[in-house]
Amino acid sequence: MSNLSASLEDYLELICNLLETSESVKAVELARKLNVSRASVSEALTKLADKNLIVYEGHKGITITPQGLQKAQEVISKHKVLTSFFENTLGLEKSISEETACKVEHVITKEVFDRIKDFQLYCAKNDKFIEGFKELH
Amino acid sequence: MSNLSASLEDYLELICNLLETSESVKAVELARKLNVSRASVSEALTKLADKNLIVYEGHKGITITPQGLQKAQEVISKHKVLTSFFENTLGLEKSISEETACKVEHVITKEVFDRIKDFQLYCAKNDKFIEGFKELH
DNA sequence: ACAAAATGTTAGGCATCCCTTACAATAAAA
DNA sequence: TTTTATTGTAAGGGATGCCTAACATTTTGT
Repeated sequence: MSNLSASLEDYLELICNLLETSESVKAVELARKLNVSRASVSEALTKLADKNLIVYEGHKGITITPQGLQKAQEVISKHKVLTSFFENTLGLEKSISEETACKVEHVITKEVFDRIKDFQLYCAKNDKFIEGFKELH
Repeated sequence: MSNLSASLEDYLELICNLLETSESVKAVELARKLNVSRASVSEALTKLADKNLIVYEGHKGITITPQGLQKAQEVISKHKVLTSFFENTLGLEKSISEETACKVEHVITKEVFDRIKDFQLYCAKNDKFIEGFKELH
């Protein structure tokens, strides 16, 4: 399993998120949400299909494979924890927290991610500490 | 001022760090430390010189301009704060903290950086909180 | 001074990721 | 069903960042 580029991780993450609410995902939808051309989406989907992370059959829509789902969930999990860290712990704006998480999620290892997750839990149990920090802003 | 790519930021950061201890920096040194070819370094230095961040005169070595210094210091500052956060707050290994900081420093804005810095300060003043967290590992 | 070693540059390639334009296939509406 | 709108694909290009190989320059050692 070659590692995915940040870009392909983004595609996979979005596909997985969209599949939660709708039956099938269309390539144009990805183009719109990621602000890239349909052509770029087509390329990216071909690559993801080559790696057996999705099944892509043109107009029929996109399906995620078990391996794809696993990989996607890893990324999504990183995304959620990081967003929560930036927003709830550091007290940054939601949109900024989202944006930052989007970028950071591609550059940290599982070990670092796990530590941040633990830290989040620890902070949640000690809310006075975080309250004190937020008051400074 | 066009923004620098992560790669060019790394070059500039390293140049600035090396200039602290030695009079002049040679391109080969950069190649060794960054694990890239001399050719790649040559390209990168040309780009940094085009942007007036360094003065580059081949064998004579590399000099940093005031603008280059400012930019370099921003990056170095991010690097230090992030490394400290991963190491001292999250309690991760030094080498892992370094590696992670190297990647994260290129993807966070000044606003996020400032907040992390504040958080670091706040944590330093409340060392029992961090002690408690580190005991979990 | 001159050969050898170190250092720097150029040229040509490869991979990634994005673009636009033009064309093809499918789905929806009249 | 036939037109129209939507969606997908292919071809060709640009930018970045890396490589190797070959060549040029500078420095060093004898």
